[in-house]
Amino acid sequence: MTADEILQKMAKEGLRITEQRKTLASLFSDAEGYLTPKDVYEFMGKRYSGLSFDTVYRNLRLLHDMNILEQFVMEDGVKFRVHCSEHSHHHHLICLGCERTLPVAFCPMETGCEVPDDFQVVRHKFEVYGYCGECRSGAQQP
Amino acid sequence: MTADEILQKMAKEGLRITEQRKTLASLFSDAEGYLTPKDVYEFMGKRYSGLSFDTVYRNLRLLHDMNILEQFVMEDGVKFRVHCSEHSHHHHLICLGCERTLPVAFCPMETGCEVPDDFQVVRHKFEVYGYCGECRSGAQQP
DNA sequence: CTTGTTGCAAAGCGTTTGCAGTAGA
DNA sequence: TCTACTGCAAACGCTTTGCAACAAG
Repeated sequence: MTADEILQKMAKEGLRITEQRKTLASLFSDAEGYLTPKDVYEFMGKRYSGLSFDTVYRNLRLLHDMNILEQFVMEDGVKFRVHCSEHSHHHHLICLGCERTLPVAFCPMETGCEVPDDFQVVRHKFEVYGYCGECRSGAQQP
Repeated sequence: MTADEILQKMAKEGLRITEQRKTLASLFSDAEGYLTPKDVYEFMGKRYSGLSFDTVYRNLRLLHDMNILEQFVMEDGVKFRVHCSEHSHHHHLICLGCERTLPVAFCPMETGCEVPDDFQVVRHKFEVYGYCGECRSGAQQP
């Protein structure tokens, strides 16, 4: 999802395209991993000296409500990223070094996971954590 | 894990067995699902009028550090439960109604999930959410 | 011009800390 | 007795709110 696509979607909803939102849109469309509100605040703060945290939160919530951003609750806090563009159901490999994600088509629910008859499955979560090739060759691995 | 086992483990570490900790131990050993700090505070508050939240947090952290309690970061907050007694690697079905968990032996990592050669897997998470038989027959389902 | 957006300040919530009194071993 | 534990109060970090000034359409 490009920055322009995000902005168009916002404009279509009657939202105003401010300078800040332009920066926010391109930040997320360029981001390869997850961003915390703090990440966003620090990045945006470089350009907007008077930036306040509440505006960051307001815009993050807005984009999340508009289904543009996905929100994850991780152990070290809340993180955001643009919704996966892939249409088919899939899961992710998540790099512990750079937090980039790689899609995996494999889904455990389609491959033999047996649940008791009386358990009604609503949703499931399958995530693999580790280090991507780039982080393994570099020195980022803890 | 029984309340006594928890208390013995604490005593062995040189910790003191207070009335509050006795209650806490039996609360967790009897609990079928996850408990939030607030749950614990409210339950314990019934017996100890002057109870304070910080003591609840201190004891939860203590039991977590001692590897007696497991801590989960869920979307609606942090929750605790006693560590699974099962020895073998397994995953869980989690009931959205009563939050009880059912173990499943199936593990996606042992059943054909293919990851790129250069991705080094460290850990994984597989959880199935839904409604257990009891909650389906009752009226607890939203 | 009209209404959405922003920054500020303040409050909210969940969690942690320092301290002095209390109670377990 | 001695030291760990507790409650109190206060502080903390993250997030949300009300309000008045501002800027996009």
